[in-house]
Amino acid sequence: MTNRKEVAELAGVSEATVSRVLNGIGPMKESTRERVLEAAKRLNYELNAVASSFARGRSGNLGVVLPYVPKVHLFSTYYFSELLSGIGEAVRSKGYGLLLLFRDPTATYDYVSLYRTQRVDACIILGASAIEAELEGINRLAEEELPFCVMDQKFDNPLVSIVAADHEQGSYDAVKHLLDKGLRTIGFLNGSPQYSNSWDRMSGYRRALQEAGIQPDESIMYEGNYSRTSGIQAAKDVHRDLHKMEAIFVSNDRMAIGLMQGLRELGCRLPEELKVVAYDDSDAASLTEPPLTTVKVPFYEMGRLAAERLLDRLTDKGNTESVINERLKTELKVRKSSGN
Amino acid sequence: MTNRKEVAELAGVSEATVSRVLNGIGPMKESTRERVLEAAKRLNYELNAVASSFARGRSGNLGVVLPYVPKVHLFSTYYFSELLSGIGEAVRSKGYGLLLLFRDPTATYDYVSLYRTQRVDACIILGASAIEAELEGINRLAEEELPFCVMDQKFDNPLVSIVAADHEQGSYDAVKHLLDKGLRTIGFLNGSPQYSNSWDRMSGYRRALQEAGIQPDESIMYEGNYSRTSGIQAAKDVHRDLHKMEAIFVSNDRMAIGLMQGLRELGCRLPEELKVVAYDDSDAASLTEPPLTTVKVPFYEMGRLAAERLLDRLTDKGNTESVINERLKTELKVRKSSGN
DNA sequence: TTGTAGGCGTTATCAG
DNA sequence: CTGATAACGCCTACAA
Repeated sequence: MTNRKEVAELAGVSEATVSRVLNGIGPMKESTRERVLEAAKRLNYELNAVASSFARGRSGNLGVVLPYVPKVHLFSTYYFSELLSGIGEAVRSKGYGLLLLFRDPTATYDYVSLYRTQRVDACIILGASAIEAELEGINRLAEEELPFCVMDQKFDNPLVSIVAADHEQGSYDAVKHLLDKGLRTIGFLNGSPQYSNSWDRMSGYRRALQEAGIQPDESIMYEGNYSRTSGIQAAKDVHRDLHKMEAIFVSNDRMAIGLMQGLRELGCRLPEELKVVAYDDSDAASLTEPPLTTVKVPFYEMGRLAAERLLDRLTDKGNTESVINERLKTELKVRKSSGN
Repeated sequence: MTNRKEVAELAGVSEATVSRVLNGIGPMKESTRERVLEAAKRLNYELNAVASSFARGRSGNLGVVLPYVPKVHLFSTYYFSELLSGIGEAVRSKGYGLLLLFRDPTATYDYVSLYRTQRVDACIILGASAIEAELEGINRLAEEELPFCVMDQKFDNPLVSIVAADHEQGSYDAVKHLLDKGLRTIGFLNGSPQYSNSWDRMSGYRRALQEAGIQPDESIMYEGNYSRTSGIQAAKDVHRDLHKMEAIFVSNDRMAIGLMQGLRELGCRLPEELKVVAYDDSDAASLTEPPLTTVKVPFYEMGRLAAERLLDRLTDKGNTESVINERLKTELKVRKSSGN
């Protein structure tokens, strides 16, 4: 592999000059610039990224931590591909690399080590939950003031950077939509409590009901784990309680899809017998029968925002506010499942 | 950041010994090993990956090239998340990093440069097509004998490593399934011709028909671009030709979903008026009404296989066969859309 | 089994 | 504007 020295020789300049030209640093005579570029092209030379990283003391990579693979199915793949696309866009436009890090299920992930080993300069944590090990890992990151950002999950620690969607409001909107149609008894199938945004959804649900002067009825609140299977399982209970509710709010599309599937198998006609509002607006939302009324979440934007902020911080451009705390708006997409 | 020197001092050994212990290389006295490990832990020391890479002359990363983002939607996100999960598994188990590379739509991607800049030691190319620029880029890789692998797309060049699924056979099976039900007039909605596997599907379709003594009827062959929208668009033509066919084979689930949606809007009852067999077995396949009979493709396995082979080759373990050429089996999943 | 020392290709600082 | 030159942290013969 040809290196800087050879280019320098061919161009008849010093190695330092080659570096300057290729990095576009400092003033230089146009003629030497051209000579160097010419030589580089002739020799098929390009900067060695590893050597640069080493010299600079930075990897030039943004890490994206993904939950343990099998669990990916708990989230929609839609969620990840949108987030990743957004992150990818930011990363590319800023000339960084995107390192994918799959959480090791066995070892409690030591986030700090990613930085110590210098594999990443910053990282975004997807699918974080509120379990102890996770909390610890993330608090450590905050303590050491490392550049990182958690996606869509709240933490008490004010030093933890977060980009999230406003699920409290999103859920409020969803339930309000049903209330506005004159429906009064509205059930709720929520996802796993280890995610803070499940709690947010619950708050939004309650707020909407209370504002309408309706006392929330615990007997029509159910819990799944965001998987389709858990939606199918919930169908039995929901079917049993069908006389108690006219509609149900479900915390994500996948569960809603499972629920509808299960209900239909139990002979329930949708949306006639039960109106459904779901959450995410994934690709599948418009495929179901009836198509899902659902809350659209700007995953792509969230990914891009988190990455941009993080990378800007590295470049010291936006060094002003070091902790990121963004809450993006959701949007209700009305389709047939809510009875339109 | 603490470095090797400090650990060496604390442990009372040379720096070389520290390296040996941490890399588990060469024979060493158990006592010194322990002393070093102890010191490393005390100082919170971990190997600097960038420095290691630099010294070794390898990045330690496997690159995965993705098509330009907006186009991702042409493939199912299912496809990518499965492939990535498989690749991720292999990469993790072999201690490599996974660098995600989004194709730049503007620049013709210069794959070789990824290696020259030493960003990756090997790479897997997803969503490659048969356009000129792509061909050139890939042939260059082959010429330079760089370790890479193209996913699911054929190339004439025998030096190009490929992991694919046997779509000829998969398509044959799909059509055979319909023939076995006594159906004789079977249409075909294929995807974009710039992907070799579209041609494979066509071959399988024709072979099945010919084996059954049926003359393929060009007037019921349609072309979309693997997107749902293109399926919806095809619905008009298919509906017009409905009297000519009892069934249709569609090259992927997304188009099939669009097609069914479009047909239904035109008043067509499924599967009564038209049997459908699709391709991919994505998550959505079982969500549609009726659920899709479809050909399952082992994307996860394909990803894992490609990555493993590539990384083994780097480690010189399987240096025997340098060109990878694997063709994995597909499997027909029978559901209601084909009229069962 | 362990220590010594050269080298990897840049970056960045200082002179000139 | 350009050239020397010391880091950077680790790997790996080679020696002992």
